[in-house]
Amino acid sequence: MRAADRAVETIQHEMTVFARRARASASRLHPELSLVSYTLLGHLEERDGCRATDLAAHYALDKSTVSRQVTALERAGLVERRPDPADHRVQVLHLTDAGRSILGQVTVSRRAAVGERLAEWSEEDLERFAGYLVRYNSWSRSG
Amino acid sequence: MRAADRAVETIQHEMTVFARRARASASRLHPELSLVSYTLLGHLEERDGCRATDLAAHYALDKSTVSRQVTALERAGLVERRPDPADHRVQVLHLTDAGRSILGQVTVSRRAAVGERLAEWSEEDLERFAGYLVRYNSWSRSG
DNA sequence: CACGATGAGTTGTACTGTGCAACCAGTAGT
DNA sequence: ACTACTGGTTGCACAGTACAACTCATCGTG
Repeated sequence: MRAADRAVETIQHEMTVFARRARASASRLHPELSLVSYTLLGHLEERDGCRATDLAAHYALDKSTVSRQVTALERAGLVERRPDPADHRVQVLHLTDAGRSILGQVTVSRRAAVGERLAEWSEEDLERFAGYLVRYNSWSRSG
Repeated sequence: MRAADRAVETIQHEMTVFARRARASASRLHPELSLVSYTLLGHLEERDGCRATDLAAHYALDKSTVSRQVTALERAGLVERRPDPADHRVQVLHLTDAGRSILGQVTVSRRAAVGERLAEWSEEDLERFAGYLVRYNSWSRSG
């Protein structure tokens, strides 16, 4: 398992480089929406509403952190909390129209930036890369 | 460019998920060495010494941030600054033995964690994934 | 050679994101 | 009803970060 070991090393190193750069590029690209806010909004859109606890679990964040982020997003008018009739402890988080709108803009500009970076890639490579990333990240969900 | 577009979307999303989890797992895995410290030490080992400015550029960090990180690492005895005889503004950063040692330990534990996550992957997939990551991250260096 | 421009690094300051612990409120099991 | 659990908030402390202003060394040009 020599070559595989080297590959594992490279993967963790490159993932880390990426992580280091992600925030910087986010604040360059969309100073109005921090990386973490963008991520949370994106999750809300994708799932069409979810609980703060789910966000915390999915992104390995403390519930207090999510609570504060959500508070900020709500103050900014980007999300709204709806009480869950089935469980009065729970607030289901939903994007507002404003939230959906700003998320859309940011997504477009991000897609442009990422797309530029990936412009020379073949469709096959793109899909394979995407597949690998999903597979890597889904590990903690499956086991 | 429909499928490719979706792939780009997935790539940026999954990269972001990863970035969000990286710090959390780092502090779980090696509380004695923060993710950023680990990354910087790794870079020093790889390059066998470099300037603070290079670190800042490579990781998209402000030079003041790097300066403070390096100060902390030096206080901890993990790196040393060597004056550059050719340019007296420059300090070349080098790992100390202690730095190399702790980096080695952390690398082992990280490799174990990442390796566990990648255990089921074929060698071919690992290498292809690693290659994609390198290709993705090297974009800013080439263009 | 002197002077202005540039580059490496440090320090002051302020802010964001984060986790932990303590807490409150609602739910579920016995 | 009592207890255990779960979703969420708040108090607190701290790490990482950026920006701006600074010092000191280097390099080019008149």
